[in-house]
Amino acid sequence: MSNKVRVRFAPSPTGPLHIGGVRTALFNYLFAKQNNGDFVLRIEDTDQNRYVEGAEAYINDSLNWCGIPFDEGPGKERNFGPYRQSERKDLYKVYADQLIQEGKAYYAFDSAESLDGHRKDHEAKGKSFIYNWHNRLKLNNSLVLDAAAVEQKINSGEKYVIRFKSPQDETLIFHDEIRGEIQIDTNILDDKILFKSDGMPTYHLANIVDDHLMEITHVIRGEEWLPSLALHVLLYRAFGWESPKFAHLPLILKPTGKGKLGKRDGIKGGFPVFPMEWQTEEVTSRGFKEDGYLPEAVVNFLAFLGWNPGTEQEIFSLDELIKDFNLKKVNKAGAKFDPEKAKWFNQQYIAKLDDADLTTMFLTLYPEMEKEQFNRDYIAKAVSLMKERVVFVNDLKELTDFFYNTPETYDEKAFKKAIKEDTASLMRDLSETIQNISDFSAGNLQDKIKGWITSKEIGFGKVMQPLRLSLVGAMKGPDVFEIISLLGKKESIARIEKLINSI
RNA sequence: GGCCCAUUCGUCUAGUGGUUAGGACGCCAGGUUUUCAUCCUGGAAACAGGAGUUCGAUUCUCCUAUGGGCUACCA
Repeated sequence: MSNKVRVRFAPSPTGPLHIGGVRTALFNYLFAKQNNGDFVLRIEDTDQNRYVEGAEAYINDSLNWCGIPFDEGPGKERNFGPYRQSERKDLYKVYADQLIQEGKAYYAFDSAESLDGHRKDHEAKGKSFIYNWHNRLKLNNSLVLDAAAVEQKINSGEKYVIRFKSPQDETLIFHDEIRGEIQIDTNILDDKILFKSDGMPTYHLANIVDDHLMEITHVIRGEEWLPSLALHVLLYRAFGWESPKFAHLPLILKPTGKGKLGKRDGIKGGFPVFPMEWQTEEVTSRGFKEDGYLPEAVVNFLAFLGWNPGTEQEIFSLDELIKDFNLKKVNKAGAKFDPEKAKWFNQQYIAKLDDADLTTMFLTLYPEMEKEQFNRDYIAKAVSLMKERVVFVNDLKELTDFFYNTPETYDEKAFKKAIKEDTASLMRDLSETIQNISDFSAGNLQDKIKGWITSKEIGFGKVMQPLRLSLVGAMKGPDVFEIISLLGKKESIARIEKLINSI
Protein backbone atom coordinates (compact mmCIF):
# COMPACT_ATOMS: atom_id res chain seq x y z
CA MET A 1 0.00 0.00 0.00
CA SER A 2 1.31 3.43 -0.88
CA ASN A 3 1.55 6.27 1.56
CA LYS A 4 -0.39 8.59 -0.64
CA VAL A 5 -3.01 10.62 1.19
CA ARG A 6 -6.49 9.64 0.07
CA VAL A 7 -9.65 11.18 1.49
CA ARG A 8 -13.24 10.71 0.54
CA PHE A 9 -16.46 12.61 0.63
CA ALA A 10 -19.25 10.11 1.02
CA PRO A 11 -22.71 11.65 0.84
CA SER A 12 -26.01 9.84 0.55
CA PRO A 13 -28.04 10.80 -2.47
CA THR A 14 -31.12 11.59 -0.41
CA GLY A 15 -31.60 15.17 -1.53
CA PRO A 16 -29.65 18.32 -2.21
CA LEU A 17 -26.27 18.68 -0.63
CA HIS A 18 -26.55 21.25 2.07
CA ILE A 19 -24.03 23.78 3.17
CA GLY A 20 -22.65 21.63 5.98
CA GLY A 21 -22.00 18.88 3.46
CA VAL A 22 -20.27 21.33 1.16
CA ARG A 23 -17.99 22.35 4.00
CA THR A 24 -17.14 18.72 4.77
CA ALA A 25 -16.30 18.26 1.09
CA LEU A 26 -14.23 21.45 1.14
CA PHE A 27 -12.15 20.40 4.13
CA ASN A 28 -11.53 17.03 2.53
CA TYR A 29 -10.55 18.74 -0.70
CA LEU A 30 -8.19 21.17 1.03
CA PHE A 31 -6.54 18.40 2.99
CA ALA A 32 -6.11 16.24 -0.10
CA LYS A 33 -4.66 19.01 -2.25
CA GLN A 34 -2.35 20.19 0.47
CA ASN A 35 -0.85 16.71 0.67
CA ASN A 36 -0.86 16.02 -3.06
CA GLY A 37 -3.45 13.40 -2.33
CA ASP A 38 -6.65 12.16 -3.93
CA PHE A 39 -10.11 13.45 -3.24
CA VAL A 40 -12.57 10.62 -3.81
CA LEU A 41 -16.33 10.86 -4.13
CA ARG A 42 -18.27 7.82 -3.01
CA ILE A 43 -22.03 7.62 -3.21
CA GLU A 44 -23.50 5.91 -0.17
CA ASP A 45 -26.79 4.69 -1.55
CA THR A 46 -27.35 1.64 0.60
CA ASP A 47 -30.75 2.83 1.70
CA GLN A 48 -32.99 2.21 -1.23
CA ASN A 49 -35.97 3.84 0.43
CA ARG A 50 -34.34 7.21 0.72
CA TYR A 51 -32.81 7.37 -2.73
CA VAL A 52 -33.66 10.59 -4.55
CA GLU A 53 -33.42 10.93 -8.29
CA GLY A 54 -31.04 13.66 -9.37
CA ALA A 55 -29.29 13.99 -6.04
CA GLU A 56 -26.03 12.52 -7.26
CA ALA A 57 -25.92 14.85 -10.26
CA TYR A 58 -26.65 17.71 -7.92
CA ILE A 59 -23.74 16.76 -5.67
CA ASN A 60 -21.44 16.63 -8.66
CA ASP A 61 -22.66 19.97 -10.04
CA SER A 62 -22.34 21.64 -6.66
CA LEU A 63 -18.78 20.49 -6.17
CA ASN A 64 -17.91 21.74 -9.62
CA TRP A 65 -19.58 25.09 -9.07
CA CYS A 66 -17.64 25.55 -5.84
CA GLY A 67 -14.44 24.76 -7.69
CA ILE A 68 -13.68 21.68 -5.62
CA PRO A 69 -14.18 18.79 -8.05
CA PHE A 70 -13.38 15.24 -6.98
CA ASP A 71 -10.42 13.44 -8.53
CA GLU A 72 -11.92 10.01 -8.49
CA GLY A 73 -15.48 8.75 -8.31
CA PRO A 74 -18.51 7.95 -10.42
CA GLY A 75 -17.63 8.96 -13.97
CA LYS A 76 -13.98 9.39 -13.06
CA GLU A 77 -13.14 5.77 -12.48
CA ARG A 78 -9.66 4.80 -11.37
CA ASN A 79 -8.51 1.58 -9.73
CA PHE A 80 -10.93 1.53 -6.85
CA GLY A 81 -14.36 1.54 -8.46
CA PRO A 82 -17.20 1.20 -8.65
CA TYR A 83 -17.90 4.23 -6.50
CA ARG A 84 -21.57 3.73 -5.80
CA GLN A 85 -22.21 1.37 -2.93
CA SER A 86 -25.26 -0.07 -4.65
CA GLU A 87 -22.88 -1.30 -7.36
CA ARG A 88 -20.59 -2.87 -4.78
CA LYS A 89 -23.37 -4.81 -3.12
CA ASP A 90 -21.91 -8.31 -3.55
CA LEU A 91 -18.67 -7.32 -1.89
CA TYR A 92 -20.14 -6.56 1.47
CA LYS A 93 -21.78 -9.93 1.99
CA VAL A 94 -18.40 -11.62 1.71
CA TYR A 95 -17.01 -9.54 4.53
CA ALA A 96 -20.07 -10.00 6.68
CA ASP A 97 -19.79 -13.76 6.20
CA GLN A 98 -16.15 -13.63 7.14
CA LEU A 99 -17.03 -12.05 10.48
CA ILE A 100 -19.68 -14.68 11.08
CA GLN A 101 -17.26 -17.50 10.37
CA GLU A 102 -14.79 -15.98 12.79
CA GLY A 103 -17.46 -15.65 15.45
CA LYS A 104 -17.31 -11.88 15.42
CA ALA A 105 -20.81 -11.44 14.09
CA TYR A 106 -24.02 -13.44 14.12
CA TYR A 107 -27.38 -13.87 12.46
CA ALA A 108 -30.38 -12.35 14.19
CA PHE A 109 -34.00 -13.14 13.44
CA ASP A 110 -35.75 -10.72 15.76
CA SER A 111 -38.55 -8.88 14.05
CA ALA A 112 -38.70 -5.10 14.07
CA GLU A 113 -41.91 -5.40 16.08
CA SER A 114 -40.41 -7.55 18.79
CA LEU A 115 -37.43 -5.25 19.12
CA ASP A 116 -39.76 -2.31 19.31
CA GLY A 117 -41.60 -4.07 22.08
CA HIS A 118 -38.41 -4.55 24.05
CA ARG A 119 -37.53 -0.90 23.66
CA LYS A 120 -40.93 0.21 24.87
CA ASP A 121 -40.81 -2.13 27.88
CA HIS A 122 -37.44 -0.79 28.89
CA GLU A 123 -38.50 2.76 28.39
CA ALA A 124 -41.54 2.20 30.60
CA LYS A 125 -39.17 1.06 33.34
CA GLY A 126 -36.90 4.03 32.77
CA LYS A 127 -34.20 1.92 31.23
CA SER A 128 -32.88 1.76 27.71
CA PHE A 129 -32.75 -1.35 25.64
CA ILE A 130 -29.34 -2.21 24.27
CA TYR A 131 -28.91 -5.27 22.09
CA ASN A 132 -25.52 -6.53 23.30
CA TRP A 133 -23.72 -9.05 25.53
CA HIS A 134 -26.04 -8.62 28.51
CA ASN A 135 -29.12 -9.82 26.67
CA ARG A 136 -28.07 -11.22 23.31
CA LEU A 137 -28.41 -14.76 24.60
CA LYS A 138 -32.04 -14.15 25.45
CA LEU A 139 -32.93 -13.02 21.97
CA ASN A 140 -33.63 -14.73 18.70
CA ASN A 141 -30.30 -15.24 17.00
CA SER A 142 -27.67 -17.72 15.89
CA LEU A 143 -25.88 -17.51 19.23
CA VAL A 144 -28.73 -19.34 20.92
CA LEU A 145 -30.03 -21.45 18.06
CA ASP A 146 -28.11 -24.53 17.01
CA ALA A 147 -26.42 -24.55 13.63
CA ALA A 148 -28.99 -26.74 11.96
CA ALA A 149 -31.85 -24.55 13.10
CA VAL A 150 -30.10 -21.46 11.80
CA GLU A 151 -29.44 -23.09 8.48
CA GLN A 152 -33.01 -24.24 8.25
CA LYS A 153 -34.35 -20.76 8.96
CA ILE A 154 -32.13 -19.15 6.37
CA ASN A 155 -32.83 -21.77 3.75
CA SER A 156 -36.54 -21.42 4.26
CA GLY A 157 -36.22 -17.75 3.40
CA GLU A 158 -36.73 -16.30 6.82
CA LYS A 159 -35.55 -12.70 7.05
CA TYR A 160 -32.40 -12.13 9.01
CA VAL A 161 -29.87 -9.45 9.73
CA ILE A 162 -26.22 -9.78 10.66
CA ARG A 163 -25.16 -8.15 13.89
CA PHE A 164 -21.71 -7.27 15.12
CA LYS A 165 -20.72 -8.83 18.44
CA SER A 166 -19.45 -5.89 20.40
CA PRO A 167 -17.07 -6.66 23.25
CA GLN A 168 -17.79 -6.64 26.96
CA ASP A 169 -15.96 -4.72 29.68
CA GLU A 170 -13.43 -2.93 27.59
CA THR A 171 -12.42 0.70 27.60
CA LEU A 172 -11.55 1.86 24.15
CA ILE A 173 -9.25 4.80 23.65
CA PHE A 174 -8.94 6.35 20.25
CA HIS A 175 -7.54 9.42 18.72
CA ASP A 176 -9.28 12.14 16.77
CA GLU A 177 -7.13 14.59 14.80
CA ILE A 178 -9.25 17.49 16.01
CA ARG A 179 -10.44 16.37 19.41
CA GLY A 180 -7.58 14.35 20.73
CA GLU A 181 -8.22 11.28 22.89
CA ILE A 182 -11.72 9.92 23.26
CA GLN A 183 -12.69 7.14 25.64
CA ILE A 184 -15.58 4.77 25.26
CA ASP A 185 -16.82 1.99 27.52
CA THR A 186 -17.80 -0.91 25.24
CA ASN A 187 -20.61 -1.94 27.56
CA ILE A 188 -22.81 0.86 26.26
CA LEU A 189 -22.32 -0.28 22.67
CA ASP A 190 -25.07 -1.92 20.67
CA ASP A 191 -24.55 -5.03 18.59
CA LYS A 192 -25.08 -2.91 15.52
CA ILE A 193 -26.66 -4.32 12.40
CA LEU A 194 -24.06 -4.74 9.70
CA PHE A 195 -26.21 -6.36 7.09
CA LYS A 196 -29.88 -5.65 6.56
CA SER A 197 -32.61 -8.11 5.70
CA ASP A 198 -33.02 -6.52 2.28
CA GLY A 199 -29.57 -7.79 1.32
CA MET A 200 -27.88 -4.43 1.64
CA PRO A 201 -25.16 -3.55 4.13
CA THR A 202 -25.70 -0.76 6.59
CA TYR A 203 -23.62 2.37 6.44
CA HIS A 204 -21.25 1.04 9.07
CA LEU A 205 -20.15 -2.08 7.22
CA ALA A 206 -20.09 -0.55 3.76
CA ASN A 207 -18.18 2.43 5.04
CA ILE A 208 -15.41 0.42 6.65
CA VAL A 209 -15.05 -2.04 3.82
CA ASP A 210 -14.93 0.71 1.22
CA ASP A 211 -12.57 2.95 3.11
CA HIS A 212 -10.22 0.03 3.48
CA LEU A 213 -10.51 -1.18 -0.09
CA MET A 214 -10.21 2.32 -1.46
CA GLU A 215 -7.11 2.89 0.67
CA ILE A 216 -8.51 5.91 2.41
CA THR A 217 -5.94 7.34 4.81
CA HIS A 218 -7.98 10.06 6.52
CA VAL A 219 -11.66 10.10 7.31
CA ILE A 220 -12.82 13.70 7.66
CA ARG A 221 -16.54 13.83 8.42
CA GLY A 222 -19.16 15.61 10.49
CA GLU A 223 -19.42 15.39 14.25
CA GLU A 224 -22.67 13.45 13.97
CA TRP A 225 -20.49 10.40 13.31
CA LEU A 226 -18.56 10.62 16.53
CA PRO A 227 -20.83 8.18 18.39
CA SER A 228 -20.19 5.59 15.66
CA LEU A 229 -16.44 5.90 15.87
CA ALA A 230 -16.13 3.13 18.44
CA LEU A 231 -17.99 0.68 16.21
CA HIS A 232 -15.90 1.64 13.22
CA VAL A 233 -12.63 1.22 15.07
CA LEU A 234 -13.86 -2.13 16.39
CA LEU A 235 -14.68 -3.22 12.86
CA TYR A 236 -11.20 -2.40 11.62
CA ARG A 237 -9.87 -4.44 14.50
CA ALA A 238 -12.17 -7.35 13.71
CA PHE A 239 -10.99 -7.45 10.11
CA GLY A 240 -7.39 -7.00 11.16
CA TRP A 241 -7.07 -3.86 9.07
CA GLU A 242 -5.16 -0.75 9.89
CA SER A 243 -7.64 2.02 10.61
CA PRO A 244 -7.37 5.37 8.89
CA LYS A 245 -6.97 8.57 10.89
CA PHE A 246 -10.19 10.26 11.92
CA ALA A 247 -11.20 13.89 12.16
CA HIS A 248 -14.71 14.93 13.21
CA LEU A 249 -15.76 18.38 12.12
CA PRO A 250 -17.96 20.62 14.28
CA LEU A 251 -21.51 21.09 13.08
CA ILE A 252 -22.96 24.16 11.42
CA LEU A 253 -25.81 25.53 13.52
CA LYS A 254 -28.82 27.72 12.83
CA PRO A 255 -28.18 31.50 12.78
CA THR A 256 -30.61 32.03 15.61
CA GLY A 257 -32.23 29.67 18.03
CA LYS A 258 -31.22 26.12 18.60
CA GLY A 259 -29.94 23.21 16.65
CA LYS A 260 -28.31 22.10 13.51
CA LEU A 261 -28.85 24.10 10.35
CA GLY A 262 -31.58 22.61 8.21
CA LYS A 263 -33.19 23.45 4.93
CA ARG A 264 -36.22 25.03 6.52
CA ASP A 265 -34.04 27.64 8.18
CA GLY A 266 -33.13 29.01 4.80
CA ILE A 267 -36.72 29.37 3.73
CA LYS A 268 -37.62 31.02 7.03
CA GLY A 269 -34.61 33.28 7.27
CA GLY A 270 -34.44 34.29 3.63
CA PHE A 271 -30.91 33.03 3.05
CA PRO A 272 -29.65 30.06 1.08
CA VAL A 273 -28.57 26.77 2.64
CA PHE A 274 -27.92 24.98 -0.65
CA PRO A 275 -25.12 25.72 -3.07
CA MET A 276 -27.47 25.68 -6.02
CA GLU A 277 -31.15 25.63 -6.77
CA TRP A 278 -33.03 22.47 -5.87
CA GLN A 279 -36.50 21.73 -7.15
CA THR A 280 -39.08 19.36 -5.84
CA GLU A 281 -42.71 19.07 -6.78
CA GLU A 282 -43.70 21.30 -3.88
CA VAL A 283 -40.96 23.89 -3.65
CA THR A 284 -38.01 25.40 -5.39
CA SER A 285 -35.18 26.33 -3.05
CA ARG A 286 -32.77 28.92 -4.30
CA GLY A 287 -29.10 28.36 -3.75
CA PHE A 288 -26.08 30.53 -3.18
CA LYS A 289 -25.52 30.51 -6.92
CA GLU A 290 -28.95 31.88 -7.79
CA ASP A 291 -28.75 34.44 -5.02
CA GLY A 292 -25.74 35.98 -6.67
CA TYR A 293 -22.96 34.60 -4.52
CA LEU A 294 -19.59 33.98 -6.09
CA PRO A 295 -18.29 30.46 -5.49
CA GLU A 296 -14.97 31.85 -4.23
CA ALA A 297 -16.83 33.82 -1.58
CA VAL A 298 -18.88 30.83 -0.50
CA VAL A 299 -15.77 28.70 -0.22
CA ASN A 300 -13.93 31.37 1.75
CA PHE A 301 -16.86 31.85 4.08
CA LEU A 302 -17.35 28.15 4.61
CA ALA A 303 -13.67 27.60 5.32
CA PHE A 304 -13.93 30.08 8.16
CA LEU A 305 -16.83 28.26 9.74
CA GLY A 306 -14.87 26.14 12.15
CA TRP A 307 -11.40 26.99 10.98
CA ASN A 308 -9.14 30.01 10.95
CA PRO A 309 -5.50 30.54 10.12
CA GLY A 310 -4.57 32.13 13.43
CA THR A 311 -3.63 35.34 11.65
CA GLU A 312 -5.79 38.35 10.86
CA GLN A 313 -6.12 37.51 7.20
CA GLU A 314 -9.70 36.66 6.28
CA ILE A 315 -9.77 36.77 2.51
CA PHE A 316 -8.33 33.54 1.17
CA SER A 317 -8.25 32.25 -2.37
CA LEU A 318 -8.66 28.52 -2.82
CA ASP A 319 -4.91 28.20 -3.38
CA GLU A 320 -4.18 30.08 -0.19
CA LEU A 321 -6.61 27.87 1.68
CA ILE A 322 -4.87 24.78 0.35
CA LYS A 323 -1.58 26.17 1.55
CA ASP A 324 -2.66 27.34 5.00
CA PHE A 325 -5.43 24.93 5.96
CA ASN A 326 -4.65 22.88 9.02
CA LEU A 327 -6.81 20.12 10.43
CA LYS A 328 -5.30 20.67 13.86
CA LYS A 329 -6.58 24.22 13.93
CA VAL A 330 -10.18 23.23 13.29
CA ASN A 331 -12.45 24.17 16.19
CA LYS A 332 -14.27 21.68 18.35
CA ALA A 333 -17.49 23.58 18.98
CA GLY A 334 -20.32 24.03 16.50
CA ALA A 335 -20.50 27.30 14.59
CA LYS A 336 -23.60 29.32 13.85
CA PHE A 337 -24.15 30.20 10.26
CA ASP A 338 -24.18 34.00 9.91
CA PRO A 339 -25.83 35.23 6.70
CA GLU A 340 -24.54 38.77 7.31
CA LYS A 341 -20.96 37.63 7.29
CA ALA A 342 -21.60 35.61 4.17
CA LYS A 343 -22.81 38.79 2.47
CA TRP A 344 -19.73 40.64 3.54
CA PHE A 345 -17.47 37.99 2.03
CA ASN A 346 -19.39 38.22 -1.21
CA GLN A 347 -19.08 41.97 -1.31
CA GLN A 348 -15.33 41.67 -0.82
CA TYR A 349 -15.05 39.30 -3.74
CA ILE A 350 -17.21 41.43 -6.00
CA ALA A 351 -15.10 44.47 -5.22
CA LYS A 352 -12.04 42.51 -6.35
CA LEU A 353 -13.59 41.50 -9.67
CA ASP A 354 -12.61 43.57 -12.67
CA ASP A 355 -15.31 45.49 -14.48
CA ALA A 356 -15.33 43.26 -17.54
CA ASP A 357 -15.86 40.08 -15.50
CA LEU A 358 -18.59 41.63 -13.39
CA THR A 359 -20.31 42.84 -16.55
CA THR A 360 -20.14 39.37 -18.03
CA MET A 361 -21.65 37.87 -14.90
CA PHE A 362 -24.37 40.48 -14.88
CA LEU A 363 -25.21 39.84 -18.52
CA THR A 364 -25.27 36.10 -17.93
CA LEU A 365 -28.01 36.73 -15.40
CA TYR A 366 -29.81 39.37 -17.47
CA PRO A 367 -28.92 38.82 -21.13
CA GLU A 368 -31.94 40.89 -22.19
CA MET A 369 -30.22 44.02 -20.88
CA GLU A 370 -27.90 44.13 -23.83
CA LYS A 371 -29.55 45.84 -26.80
CA GLU A 372 -28.76 48.29 -29.56
CA GLN A 373 -29.40 51.35 -27.47
CA PHE A 374 -27.39 50.05 -24.53
CA ASN A 375 -24.50 48.07 -25.82
CA ARG A 376 -22.05 46.09 -23.78
CA ASP A 377 -19.73 49.04 -23.50
CA TYR A 378 -22.45 51.22 -22.05
CA ILE A 379 -23.48 48.52 -19.59
CA ALA A 380 -19.88 47.98 -18.55
CA LYS A 381 -19.57 51.66 -17.66
CA ALA A 382 -22.76 51.62 -15.63
CA VAL A 383 -21.59 48.48 -13.85
CA SER A 384 -18.23 50.05 -13.14
CA LEU A 385 -19.83 53.13 -11.62
CA MET A 386 -22.01 51.07 -9.27
CA LYS A 387 -19.61 48.27 -8.46
CA GLU A 388 -18.59 49.33 -5.00
CA ARG A 389 -22.11 49.22 -3.65
CA VAL A 390 -22.94 45.77 -4.95
CA VAL A 391 -23.28 42.87 -2.54
CA PHE A 392 -24.77 40.41 -5.01
CA VAL A 393 -24.40 40.42 -8.77
CA ASN A 394 -28.19 40.65 -9.07
CA ASP A 395 -28.17 43.91 -7.10
CA LEU A 396 -26.86 45.52 -10.25
CA LYS A 397 -30.24 45.22 -11.93
CA GLU A 398 -31.96 47.61 -9.57
CA LEU A 399 -28.92 49.70 -8.78
CA THR A 400 -28.18 50.61 -12.39
CA ASP A 401 -31.79 50.95 -13.46
CA PHE A 402 -31.62 54.74 -13.83
CA PHE A 403 -28.93 54.39 -16.48
CA TYR A 404 -31.47 52.67 -18.71
CA ASN A 405 -34.74 54.20 -17.65
CA THR A 406 -35.75 57.80 -17.10
CA PRO A 407 -37.01 58.28 -13.54
CA GLU A 408 -40.81 58.11 -13.49
CA THR A 409 -41.19 59.55 -10.01
CA TYR A 410 -39.04 61.49 -7.63
CA ASP A 411 -38.29 60.66 -4.04
CA GLU A 412 -40.83 62.73 -2.15
CA LYS A 413 -38.63 63.88 0.70
CA ALA A 414 -35.74 64.69 -1.57
CA PHE A 415 -38.04 66.58 -3.90
CA LYS A 416 -39.32 68.81 -1.11
CA LYS A 417 -35.80 69.48 0.06
CA ALA A 418 -34.20 70.13 -3.31
CA ILE A 419 -36.86 72.12 -5.13
CA LYS A 420 -36.94 75.81 -4.26
CA GLU A 421 -38.72 78.78 -5.86
CA ASP A 422 -35.93 79.54 -8.29
CA THR A 423 -35.11 75.93 -9.15
CA ALA A 424 -37.07 75.87 -12.40
CA SER A 425 -35.33 78.87 -13.91
CA LEU A 426 -31.95 77.67 -12.65
CA MET A 427 -32.50 74.31 -14.27
CA ARG A 428 -33.52 75.94 -17.51
CA ASP A 429 -30.27 77.90 -17.51
CA LEU A 430 -28.32 74.76 -16.68
CA SER A 431 -30.00 72.86 -19.48
CA GLU A 432 -28.85 75.52 -21.91
CA THR A 433 -25.34 75.45 -20.53
CA ILE A 434 -25.12 71.71 -20.98
CA GLN A 435 -26.49 72.06 -24.49
CA ASN A 436 -23.41 74.13 -25.36
CA ILE A 437 -20.85 71.68 -23.94
CA SER A 438 -19.32 69.49 -26.60
CA ASP A 439 -16.66 67.56 -24.68
CA PHE A 440 -18.81 65.23 -22.59
CA SER A 441 -16.09 63.71 -20.47
CA ALA A 442 -16.91 63.72 -16.77
CA GLY A 443 -13.92 65.92 -16.08
CA ASN A 444 -14.89 68.58 -18.58
CA LEU A 445 -18.54 68.49 -17.53
CA GLN A 446 -17.45 69.13 -13.98
CA ASP A 447 -15.25 72.08 -15.00
CA LYS A 448 -17.95 73.67 -17.13
CA ILE A 449 -20.89 73.14 -14.80
CA LYS A 450 -19.02 74.14 -11.68
CA GLY A 451 -17.68 77.14 -13.52
CA TRP A 452 -21.20 78.11 -14.48
CA ILE A 453 -22.43 77.78 -10.89
CA THR A 454 -19.57 79.91 -9.63
CA SER A 455 -20.26 82.58 -12.20
CA LYS A 456 -23.90 82.70 -11.12
CA GLU A 457 -22.69 83.25 -7.55
CA ILE A 458 -25.11 80.71 -6.08
CA GLY A 459 -24.63 77.76 -3.70
CA PHE A 460 -23.66 74.43 -5.23
CA GLY A 461 -26.47 72.67 -3.43
CA LYS A 462 -29.08 74.75 -5.20
CA VAL A 463 -28.04 73.23 -8.49
CA MET A 464 -26.50 69.88 -7.63
CA GLN A 465 -29.42 68.59 -5.61
CA PRO A 466 -32.17 69.14 -8.18
CA LEU A 467 -29.78 68.02 -10.90
CA ARG A 468 -29.17 64.70 -9.18
CA LEU A 469 -32.85 64.31 -8.53
CA SER A 470 -33.65 64.83 -12.18
CA LEU A 471 -31.09 62.27 -13.31
CA VAL A 472 -31.54 59.54 -10.68
CA GLY A 473 -34.92 60.26 -9.15
CA ALA A 474 -33.46 60.16 -5.64
CA MET A 475 -30.57 61.55 -3.66
CA LYS A 476 -28.24 58.70 -4.29
CA GLY A 477 -25.89 57.21 -6.84
CA PRO A 478 -22.43 57.92 -8.14
CA ASP A 479 -20.84 61.20 -9.18
CA VAL A 480 -23.32 63.42 -11.03
CA PHE A 481 -20.86 64.30 -13.78
CA GLU A 482 -20.11 60.66 -14.45
CA ILE A 483 -23.83 60.08 -14.81
CA ILE A 484 -24.28 62.93 -17.30
CA SER A 485 -21.26 61.76 -19.22
CA LEU A 486 -22.64 58.26 -19.63
CA LEU A 487 -26.26 59.28 -20.22
CA GLY A 488 -25.21 61.69 -22.95
CA LYS A 489 -26.45 65.14 -23.87
CA LYS A 490 -29.87 64.33 -25.22
CA GLU A 491 -31.00 62.10 -22.36
CA SER A 492 -29.51 64.31 -19.66
CA ILE A 493 -31.27 67.38 -20.94
CA ALA A 494 -34.51 65.47 -21.38
CA ARG A 495 -34.35 64.43 -17.73
CA ILE A 496 -33.71 67.99 -16.60
CA GLU A 497 -36.67 69.21 -18.67
CA LYS A 498 -38.83 66.50 -17.15
CA LEU A 499 -38.02 67.70 -13.67
CA ILE A 500 -38.79 71.30 -14.62
CA ASN A 501 -42.17 70.23 -15.94
CA SER A 502 -43.07 68.44 -12.75
CA ILE A 503 -42.37 71.38 -10.48
C1' G B 1 -33.65 8.91 30.04
C1' G B 2 -28.49 6.88 28.59
C1' C B 3 -23.78 7.88 26.15
C1' C B 4 -20.48 11.25 23.73
C1' C B 5 -18.79 16.22 22.39
C1' A B 6 -18.50 21.25 23.41
C1' U B 7 -18.66 26.42 26.16
C1' U B 8 -14.03 33.83 25.04
C1' C B 9 -18.05 40.26 22.78
C1' G B 10 -25.05 39.32 19.67
C1' U B 11 -22.18 36.15 15.72
C1' C B 12 -17.34 33.93 13.61
C1' U B 13 -12.98 33.68 16.34
C1' A B 14 -7.35 34.88 18.35
C1' G B 15 -4.87 34.20 22.77
C1' U B 16 -1.89 33.31 27.55
C1' G B 17 -0.48 30.35 34.37
C1' G B 18 0.74 37.24 35.28
C1' U B 19 -2.24 40.72 28.38
C1' U B 20 -5.20 47.55 28.55
C1' A B 21 -8.18 39.67 26.64
C1' G B 22 -6.71 40.98 19.95
C1' G B 23 -9.30 40.80 15.02
C1' A B 24 -13.67 40.33 11.74
C1' C B 25 -19.17 40.70 10.80
C1' G B 26 -23.16 43.43 12.68
C1' C B 27 -24.47 47.86 15.61
C1' C B 28 -23.57 53.22 17.14
C1' A B 29 -20.90 58.02 16.42
C1' G B 30 -17.67 61.19 13.58
C1' G B 31 -14.94 62.25 8.94
C1' U B 32 -14.59 61.89 3.40
C1' U B 33 -18.15 61.91 -0.62
C1' U B 34 -22.06 68.95 -1.49
C1' U B 35 -26.10 62.71 -2.42
C1' C B 36 -26.17 57.38 -1.28
C1' A B 37 -22.86 53.48 -1.02
C1' U B 38 -17.69 52.57 -0.56
C1' C B 39 -13.65 54.16 2.37
C1' C B 40 -11.25 56.14 6.99
C1' U B 41 -11.33 57.09 12.41
C1' G B 42 -13.50 56.13 17.01
C1' G B 43 -17.08 53.60 20.43
C1' A B 44 -20.18 50.04 23.09
C1' A B 45 -19.65 44.75 23.52
C1' A B 46 -16.91 38.53 25.99
C1' C B 47 -13.48 34.61 29.22
C1' A B 48 -21.19 30.40 31.72
C1' G B 49 -21.22 29.53 37.37
C1' G B 50 -18.96 27.20 41.74
C1' A B 51 -15.09 24.71 44.09
C1' G B 52 -9.95 23.16 43.96
C1' U B 53 -4.44 23.44 42.37
C1' U B 54 -1.29 27.91 42.50
C1' C B 55 1.94 33.60 44.98
C1' G B 56 -1.49 34.28 40.83
C1' A B 57 -6.14 31.51 37.01
C1' U B 58 -9.83 33.19 31.18
C1' U B 59 -5.83 29.46 30.68
C1' C B 60 -4.95 23.22 34.64
C1' U B 61 -8.60 19.64 37.53
C1' C B 62 -13.47 18.47 39.32
C1' C B 63 -18.66 19.58 39.81
C1' U B 64 -22.96 22.22 38.08
C1' A B 65 -25.43 24.73 34.27
C1' U B 66 -26.21 25.47 29.26
C1' G B 67 -25.79 24.09 24.14
C1' G B 68 -25.10 20.28 20.51
C1' G B 69 -24.85 15.27 18.57
C1' C B 70 -26.10 10.11 18.80
C1' U B 71 -29.37 6.59 20.82
C1' A B 72 -33.23 2.92 13.40
C1' C B 73 -32.90 -3.29 9.33
C1' C B 74 -31.11 6.27 7.89
C1' A B 75 -26.81 7.95 6.42
